[in-house]
Amino acid sequence: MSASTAAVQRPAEAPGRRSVETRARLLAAARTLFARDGYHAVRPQDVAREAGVAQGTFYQYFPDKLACFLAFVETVGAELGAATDAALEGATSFEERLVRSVSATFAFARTHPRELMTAMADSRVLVAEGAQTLGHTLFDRWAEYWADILRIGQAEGRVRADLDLKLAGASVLGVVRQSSAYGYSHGASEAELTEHIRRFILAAVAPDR
Amino acid sequence: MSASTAAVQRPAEAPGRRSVETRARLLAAARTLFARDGYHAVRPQDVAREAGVAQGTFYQYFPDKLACFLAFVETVGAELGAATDAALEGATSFEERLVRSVSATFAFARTHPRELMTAMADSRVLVAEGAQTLGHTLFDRWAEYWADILRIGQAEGRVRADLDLKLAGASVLGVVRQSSAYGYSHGASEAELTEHIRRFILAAVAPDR
Amino acid sequence: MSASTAAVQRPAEAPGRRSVETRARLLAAARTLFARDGYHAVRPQDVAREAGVAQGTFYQYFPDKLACFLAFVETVGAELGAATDAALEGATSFEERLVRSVSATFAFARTHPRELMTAMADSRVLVAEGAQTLGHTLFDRWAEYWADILRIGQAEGRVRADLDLKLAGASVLGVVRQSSAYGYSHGASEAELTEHIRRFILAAVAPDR
Amino acid sequence: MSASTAAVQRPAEAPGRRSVETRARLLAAARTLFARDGYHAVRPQDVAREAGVAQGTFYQYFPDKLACFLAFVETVGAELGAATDAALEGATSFEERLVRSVSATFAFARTHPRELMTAMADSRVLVAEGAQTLGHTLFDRWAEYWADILRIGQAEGRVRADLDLKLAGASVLGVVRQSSAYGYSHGASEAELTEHIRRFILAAVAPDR
DNA sequence: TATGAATGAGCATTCATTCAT
DNA sequence: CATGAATGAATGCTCATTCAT
Repeated sequence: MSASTAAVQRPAEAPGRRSVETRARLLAAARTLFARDGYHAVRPQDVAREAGVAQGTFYQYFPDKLACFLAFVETVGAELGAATDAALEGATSFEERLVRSVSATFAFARTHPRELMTAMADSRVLVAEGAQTLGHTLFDRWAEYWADILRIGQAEGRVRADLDLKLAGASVLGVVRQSSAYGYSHGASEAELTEHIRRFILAAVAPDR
Repeated sequence: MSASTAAVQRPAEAPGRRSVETRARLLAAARTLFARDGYHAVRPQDVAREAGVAQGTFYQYFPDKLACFLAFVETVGAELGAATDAALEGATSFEERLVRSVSATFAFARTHPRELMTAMADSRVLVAEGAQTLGHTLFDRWAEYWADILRIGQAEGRVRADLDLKLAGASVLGVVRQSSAYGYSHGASEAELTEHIRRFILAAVAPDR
Repeated sequence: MSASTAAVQRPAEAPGRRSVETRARLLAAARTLFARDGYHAVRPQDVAREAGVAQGTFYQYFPDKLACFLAFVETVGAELGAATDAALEGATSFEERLVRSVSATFAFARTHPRELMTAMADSRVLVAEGAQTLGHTLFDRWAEYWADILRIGQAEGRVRADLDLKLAGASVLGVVRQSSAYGYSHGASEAELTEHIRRFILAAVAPDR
Repeated sequence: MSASTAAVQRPAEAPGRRSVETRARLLAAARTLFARDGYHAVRPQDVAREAGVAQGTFYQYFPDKLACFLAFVETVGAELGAATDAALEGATSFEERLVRSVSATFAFARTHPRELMTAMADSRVLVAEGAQTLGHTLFDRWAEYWADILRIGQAEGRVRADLDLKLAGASVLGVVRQSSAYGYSHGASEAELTEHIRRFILAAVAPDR
């Protein structure tokens, strides 16, 4: 009898109105804490408290701590992707796309300090803990992004035709990542870094002569 | 001990010179285990057992687990350095030095699978745990190494004069690191990788025209 | 954890109001065990088992072993205070108050063998371990108690006017404590002890002539 | 063959000349450390280092840590006894002996800060650990000392004839101990304390009228 | 769906003591 | 007699996870 009552047509109420918000709060909390303290220094309990919910609630939204961390990585990856994609709008040359992508990355790193680093560094560690799933995906996706940019450049004749786009995409990512890490910790300015990367990459992929 | 008592000054025990051998056994064990399982999955106890000594003995040679890990990182760094330095002997051109260094790195990675990755990836994580000291030193040292090679190339006129050597050293490291990571996990051969890197770097740093 | 991470601020967890009962069980267990075996011979684990809860539960109610011991000391102190205060009700003279207080102390010691001794003796030891807070408070409070009794006696003209009440309070405590310790271990009866103390103190503090 | 050589008559050499000195060094080290840090915070190893000998040597002079601590207590007790006995030389009245004994005790406490406290407080704790042997001996001996002084006072007619000397000895000890502890931690001067104790005890044991 | 008390295997570390040299 | 490396049982404490309400 109550079954029929339960079925009374409510406007379908999207999966737990409250739920959605709670999950968002948990994820935001996870982001704050993982970025600040790193994977191992954060307990599900801490995330719950930061989100203003009880310990048990955490497990209603994530099967375990690792899943929560992976969701954090996913979020960061998606945001970075959106930021760099947005940066490309209206760019008309390979060089412009290159410079804008690098700038967008720097902007993201400036706005979300440590998030990128944590998401990238710690996901490596977790491979050992059974997280093959998402493991290097962040890098792969990012390398792919650069490969795409190079592909367009190739079509425009700014990138040599025989370049292995996937490997080159990874190489560009490597340059951006490592030189900015180096630059930051040794006090180089964003402008210097961007200029360095621009010339370095442009030359590396340019068609002969 | 309760944190409060931690401050009681205990004059550092002289590091037991006698059994250089035990220390070596411990370090070798640590190397095996850290490389295979990662920092957090290895317990001091495991290192001791692997080395064939008692648990307490571990603490006669390392003040704590972190110190042991850092010693492992140091060892790997030193060996890699020795291997790449050795590779340069008798090389006569910038290109040769470049190719040989990359090959030596690949050879090292082949012989010591996972050691390099673990030493580099986990040392990042540990910064959060109070290991500022040695933290990124491995990268810095390695970037320095590439900067040196570029410096010689500059003298030979194979590297453009206005290149920022330190940033470029980091960039080369980034290319080597990231494209080999990508290459390995996507099944590229060492020869392909080496060739890709050779052309990529050579072009990136070449003097204009 | 490595001492270095200890500083990471973890907002104090609200002390789990709900199970006042569990805390009581833990405290009762602690009392039994500390009194019987002394601070160092009791492990948090033992307290938990005696209370019928898991090891981890102990740490939901006390931040560490020392805090639990201090709570035990506090409890014993409060109970002794209540017992001696109660003994004074209806007493009409200094002498009566003196005798009743001594008797109440003996009664407490008889009913709670070793608790008083442990609380007093071990709290000394713990000062070295960072427990300055509650350290000698038990003695101070008790000396204060005696000072109060002497003060009333002074008002009644049974205690000489120029007596330093605080020092004298401590002295009375010393007499009670030491002579009862001596008496017990050498087989004196409570009656003998009480009588000895009565005369000794009465004479010590009496106005001249 | 070498046996006969070994037997060559050396002048009997009193039990290890070196020994005696090493034992003294260990004991002095133990004294310093136990007094400063307390029984549980001192490791045999620490004593050995402080004494300038190897860890193993410690066990050539003491069967275990407890024995070493007990030897420390014994030493302190003996020295205090010697100091107070010496203070009595040439004293001609009960009052003089009382005052001099108290002063000597204070002097000792001043010269050897914390030794007395540690020896007394920690020996209590150790009873639980199987040290019934020496346990309260320090107190008993000291109470005895005061009983002796009272006995002479009795012969001189300055102490009432029906006083139980042993209990009274303990009582005096209690007064001295507790009021000086109180006095010290509340900033009373030695002179004040001595004067307080003098009057308090004199009155307590005086013959009626 | 939310709660938060309860759990207990697990961890890094210590330290009194032994023993081969 | 002296050494100091080696020992390993024991300790205080943590934290990811569960579950009755």
